[in-house]
Amino acid sequence: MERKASVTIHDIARELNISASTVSRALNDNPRIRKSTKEKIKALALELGYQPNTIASNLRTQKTHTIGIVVPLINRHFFSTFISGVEDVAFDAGYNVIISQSKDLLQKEQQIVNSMFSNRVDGLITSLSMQTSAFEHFQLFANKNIPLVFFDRIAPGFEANKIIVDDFACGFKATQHLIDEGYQRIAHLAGPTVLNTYHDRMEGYKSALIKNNMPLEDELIICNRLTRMDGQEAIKKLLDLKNPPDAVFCGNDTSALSMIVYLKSQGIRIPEDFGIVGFSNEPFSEVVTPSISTLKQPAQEMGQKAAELIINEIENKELPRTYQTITMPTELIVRESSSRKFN
Amino acid sequence: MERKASVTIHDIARELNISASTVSRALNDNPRIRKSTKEKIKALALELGYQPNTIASNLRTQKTHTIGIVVPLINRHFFSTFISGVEDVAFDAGYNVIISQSKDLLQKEQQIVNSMFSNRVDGLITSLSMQTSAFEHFQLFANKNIPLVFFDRIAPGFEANKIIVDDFACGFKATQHLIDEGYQRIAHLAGPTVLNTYHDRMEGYKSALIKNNMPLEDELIICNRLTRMDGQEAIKKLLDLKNPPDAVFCGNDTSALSMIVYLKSQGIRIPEDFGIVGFSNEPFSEVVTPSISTLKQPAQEMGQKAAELIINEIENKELPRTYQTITMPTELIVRESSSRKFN
DNA sequence: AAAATAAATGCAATCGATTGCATTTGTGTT
DNA sequence: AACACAAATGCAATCGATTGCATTTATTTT
Repeated sequence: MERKASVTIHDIARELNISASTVSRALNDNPRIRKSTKEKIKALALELGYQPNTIASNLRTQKTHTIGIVVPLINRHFFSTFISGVEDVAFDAGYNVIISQSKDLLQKEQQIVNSMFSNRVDGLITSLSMQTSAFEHFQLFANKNIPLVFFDRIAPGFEANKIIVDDFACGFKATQHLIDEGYQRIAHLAGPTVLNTYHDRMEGYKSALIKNNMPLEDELIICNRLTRMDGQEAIKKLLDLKNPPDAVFCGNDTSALSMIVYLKSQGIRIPEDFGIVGFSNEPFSEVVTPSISTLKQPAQEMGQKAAELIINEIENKELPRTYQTITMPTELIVRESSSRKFN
Repeated sequence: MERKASVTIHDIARELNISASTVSRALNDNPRIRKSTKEKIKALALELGYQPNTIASNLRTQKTHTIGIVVPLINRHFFSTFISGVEDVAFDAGYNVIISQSKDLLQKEQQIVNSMFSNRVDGLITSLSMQTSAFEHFQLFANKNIPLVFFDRIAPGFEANKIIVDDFACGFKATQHLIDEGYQRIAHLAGPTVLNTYHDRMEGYKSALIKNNMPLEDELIICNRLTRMDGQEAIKKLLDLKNPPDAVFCGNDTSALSMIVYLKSQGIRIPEDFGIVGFSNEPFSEVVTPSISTLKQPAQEMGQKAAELIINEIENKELPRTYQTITMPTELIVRESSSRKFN
C-alpha cells in the first residue's frame, strides 16, 4: 500500500547534500569518488531501499544488457534446453534474456524481430520459423551493427555468426548405420527442405546411399512437417508401396515415434523387420520400447556457445566483424529401434 | 556498416518543420492530430525507417510492457509449456516476456527477482525454487504494488494471486485409484514437503488411505528430490522392507519412470505385481512401456490464465486489489502402469 | 605561504519519447 | 467583420541515470 515513488539517486543526493553525479559514481564504484563518501552513500542507499532504474540507465548508455531469443516453439525440448544454455551464460555475464516464439509463422517472426529491435536488445539469437526463406526483417539488426547469431535453422548467405550441427554428416551417419545393420531399402522422412537442417540431412542420406551403391528412389523420400500425424501418414504411405522399405531415417524423433507406434500396431517387429532412426534425442526416445536410435545435438552447449559468441560481439563492438559458423559435434546414439544385434 | 544513429521523432519533426510532440502524437494515433498530418508523418517515418525507442518510452511512461517469469528450470516440460502459454497471451496483448531460471537455488532466485525489479517489469510470474521458504525478496514487488502471480509452487500466506492445481485432490485421486485397482500396500515418494505441491499431494495420499481404513506407515513414505537416481534409490529401499509395498504413488513422472526401469530389471511385472502412478504427464509417460498413469496439469492453460490475471492487474492498477487463488482442473490419466484391467 | 598538482565533487546536457498546458489556426455564427 | 469556440499544433518539463568538462578542495612541492 506504500504509494511513495521509488527512491532515486536524487533522493540520496538531497539527503546527503551532495550531487546526483557523485551518488551515481559512488554506486558504480567509480575511482573518482573517495572511499568514505562511497560508504556513506551506499549505506544510505541500502537504508532507503534504493533500487537502480535500469530503464533510465539503458536509455542513457544505449545498452540494455538484454539478449533476445526467437525460437519456433519454447516448449520443444531442443529449444528450451538451448535457451537454458543461453540463460546460464547470459546471467553470469549480467545479461537478461527475453524470449518469444514464432510458432513457425513468418509473420509472427517478423513482428517479434521488430519488437526486439525496438526494445533495443543488445543482440539477437534466433532459429528460423519453418516459413522463413527471406531475411529482410533481420537487416534492421545488420544495418545497425547489432550482433546476430543464427542457430540450427540458419539464414544461408546472411552475414552473421551461426551455430549449427553438421546435418549432412548426421544424415550420412544415420543412413550408413542402417545400411551397416543390414537394412536393404531405406526411406527418408524429411521436414521442409527450404530449411538448411532438413535439406542437409536429406543430402547426407542420399550421399550414404550413393556411396553404398544403393539406388536413390523418389518414392522413398517423403517431405512434411514431421508431426506425429505426419509420421503416421508417411509410414502408411511407405508400407503401401509396391516395393516398401525396411527402414526409415526420420527427420525428428516425434515422427520416428509415431512410426514405431504404427508399425507395432501392425505387428511389424522393430528392429527385426524394420529399422528406424530419428533425430534430436528427445527425452522419450531413450525410454520408449523399442528405444529410438537418434542423433543427439548438444542443445545446452549450443546455447552456451551462442551466448558466449554474442556477448563477445556485444562487448567488442569496435573490433572489425568476422563471422564464423561453428559446427557442434553430434552423436549417433544407437538404440533398439535400429540395432539388430541387440536381439 | 551504416553508422548513422537511429532515426528519432525529432528527425522526423525537423524534416517536416513541425514539433516532436506532434510526431509523437501522430505515431500514437492521438485524435488531436489531423488526419492529413498523421499520414504525412507516418509516410516519412516509414521512409526513414523509423523504429520507436521503447526504452525512452518506457522511462517516460513508467511502463515496460514486460512481464517477468522466474521458474526453477526452463527446460522442464511443465515449465516450458507454462511459459509458452504466458507468452501466447502476453504477445497478443502487446507484452514482452523476460525469463530466468532459479535452478532451484534460493540465492539465484533472489538475484533474479531483484534484477527483474530493477528492469521494472510490469508484473512477475513465478514458481518457487525448492529452497525457498521465506519470501522477503518478493516484498519489493508487493510494496510497490507491482502485480505478482505465483503458480504451482506458491508462497503460502503471501498476499498475491495464485494459480495452482488441487494437489491434495490429486494425491487423493491417485491413491484411491491404486486402491480401486486392488493394490494392498501403497507407498508414496514425495518431494520436499516445504513446498505446498508436494506437501498437499502427500496429504491427499494419506487422506485416501485413512478413508479406506488402510494404515499410514512412516516407512512407506520417502522424501527426496525426485530425480531419476532418487527414484531408483527409493524403490530399492521400499523393496528391501520386511513388508514391502505393492504400489507407489510418485511425486513426479521422472521418479516413476526410474522405478519402472528398476522393477522391470528385477523381473517384477507392472502392473500385475506392482502398480505405479506418477505426476505431471511428461511427454515420455504416454509412450514408455508400460505407459505411466499420471496426473495431468494443464500447463499451457495455467500459463495463459496467469498472463490474463497479471495483465488485468497491470491494466487496472487503480482498482483495489483482491487476490484470488485459482485452482485449475487436473485429470488422472490411467495408463498401463497401474491398470490391472488392461492385462 | 604561495604555487603547482592531484583528488574529489558538481554542473548541466543528454538519451528519446510523452504530456499538461499554452498558443495558434480554423470554422461557424450572427 | 467580429466574436466565440473548436481543432490542431507547439513549448518545455519530465522520466532517472550518466558523463564531459568545470570547479572546488586537498595535498605536495619549492
